[in-house]
Amino acid sequence: MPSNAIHRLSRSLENNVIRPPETVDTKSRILDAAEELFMEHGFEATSLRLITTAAGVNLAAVNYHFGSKEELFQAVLTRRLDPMNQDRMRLLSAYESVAGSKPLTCEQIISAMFIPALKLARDHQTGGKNFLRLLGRAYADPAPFIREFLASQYAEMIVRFRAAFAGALPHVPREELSWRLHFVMGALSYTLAGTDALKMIAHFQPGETENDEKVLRRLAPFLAAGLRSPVDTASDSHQWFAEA
Amino acid sequence: MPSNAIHRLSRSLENNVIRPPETVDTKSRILDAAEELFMEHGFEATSLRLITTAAGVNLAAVNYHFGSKEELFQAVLTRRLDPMNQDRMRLLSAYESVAGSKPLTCEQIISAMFIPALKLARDHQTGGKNFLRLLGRAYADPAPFIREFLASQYAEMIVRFRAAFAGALPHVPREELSWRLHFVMGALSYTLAGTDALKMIAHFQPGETENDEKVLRRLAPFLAAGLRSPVDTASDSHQWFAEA
DNA sequence: GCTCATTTCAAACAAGCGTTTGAATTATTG
DNA sequence: CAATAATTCAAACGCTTGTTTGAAATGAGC
Repeated sequence: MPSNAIHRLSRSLENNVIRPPETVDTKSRILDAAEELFMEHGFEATSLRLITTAAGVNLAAVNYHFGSKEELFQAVLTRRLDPMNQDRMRLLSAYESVAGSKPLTCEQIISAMFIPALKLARDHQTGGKNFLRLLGRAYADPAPFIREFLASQYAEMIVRFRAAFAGALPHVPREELSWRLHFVMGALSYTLAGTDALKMIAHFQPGETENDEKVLRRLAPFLAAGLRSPVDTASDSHQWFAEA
Repeated sequence: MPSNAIHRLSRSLENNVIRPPETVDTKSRILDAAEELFMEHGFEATSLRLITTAAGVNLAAVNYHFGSKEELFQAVLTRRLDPMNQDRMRLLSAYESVAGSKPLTCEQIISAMFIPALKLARDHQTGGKNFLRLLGRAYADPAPFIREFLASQYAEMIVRFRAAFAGALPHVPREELSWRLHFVMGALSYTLAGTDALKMIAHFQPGETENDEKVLRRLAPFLAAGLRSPVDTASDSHQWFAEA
């Protein structure tokens, strides 16, 4: 058996070449099946036997190629999340270099967050939609290894975008901005994970299925308005929750 | 053994009396332990043995009193969710009767959603905080029985609040309003489930722990601003996602 | 105090889980 | 072609899961 590190490196190079759909290797077939099944049933409720059967590979292949179920889950996330977040930061840098020394607008920063996600959602071949739903669900998963993994994956991106928003919203105090960013992430992840949950609220006819691009075009102005809302200077103001 | 229906009815009456903490009955101790453990580990990853050990009761007690693990989970949710949603609708009706024929303001409607949640968050004795986090996580759980249960629990409330928002926001088309309500639910559930996820974004010092009331007082104006944001009339406007 | 319903309990159940093993197979290299 | 590495495979491992069982304990009503 090969050392894990060397094996992964060689594999990651191989996976960058385009293959006819019949000859995809075992590792990719496991990742594809796992992505869909994790999205559908969640991490705990998805068994390795279910995944390997759907992928048409042997049960032991998961532990051979990935080491464990947890590492498989992380591999499923990393495969798309890492490129997407790097796209986001590249896009933000592009906006910043155009703007020069002036701060970016809220719309530009939100665009830098959303356009890479849109690119994934549009990419039907790579099952990007499945992944976005899976990602949205991972945000809310209580498993520590998932939370720690996501935190490490997002750490760099969060720092960059926090600084950009701080420049775009000078009237918003640091702490208030942290919370508003939190709300932005919430609405975004919930929307990406959505699908079923929509039925709770919407009256959508089956025909008028919106694509993800239209959804995000609704979400972005909504969030921009919230981000720009005036800060309540009176810390103990009562206009909201006075009477019950 | 008693019929399930009769047993539940009699129990629900008994549980309305106040008891000294030492003599709480088996059923309540299971519910309390399950609420905390489901919140901490999620539904699938929480075993009945973990729950019954924490509650100090026999393993078989869960199946005796609740029928199954799934029914226990639903009972945990119903115990607090049903009263909270009824509070919300009562509060909305109170606002409406005061306003007469005039439509409510966004702030009033959001208050009607948040004040009952705040009441739970404030109620330290009943472990309301645990419950709100559990609820936030349940929103994102892929298990069909959870989604269907939540949809049925919320159905009535959603209809009432949708109508109220439609009156308060006459300039927002029906479909756009559905989406904005969806975003509101997203930010809310993500925030309620939060805790760990905050670390991704915030720079909070350990000392400055905010209580849920302050958090919701930040969330409400944020959402109100988003709900009131102008509707993009040009359906194919490009100012957002033109360049990449 | 006896009776009968209700509740608790220890023990066992079958089924499914993630993981490991060692041999068989396939691919690669000299 | 031979030899060696990489991969696949069927089978089994030990363990945990939710649920069931039947007897023991407890409580309420006559």
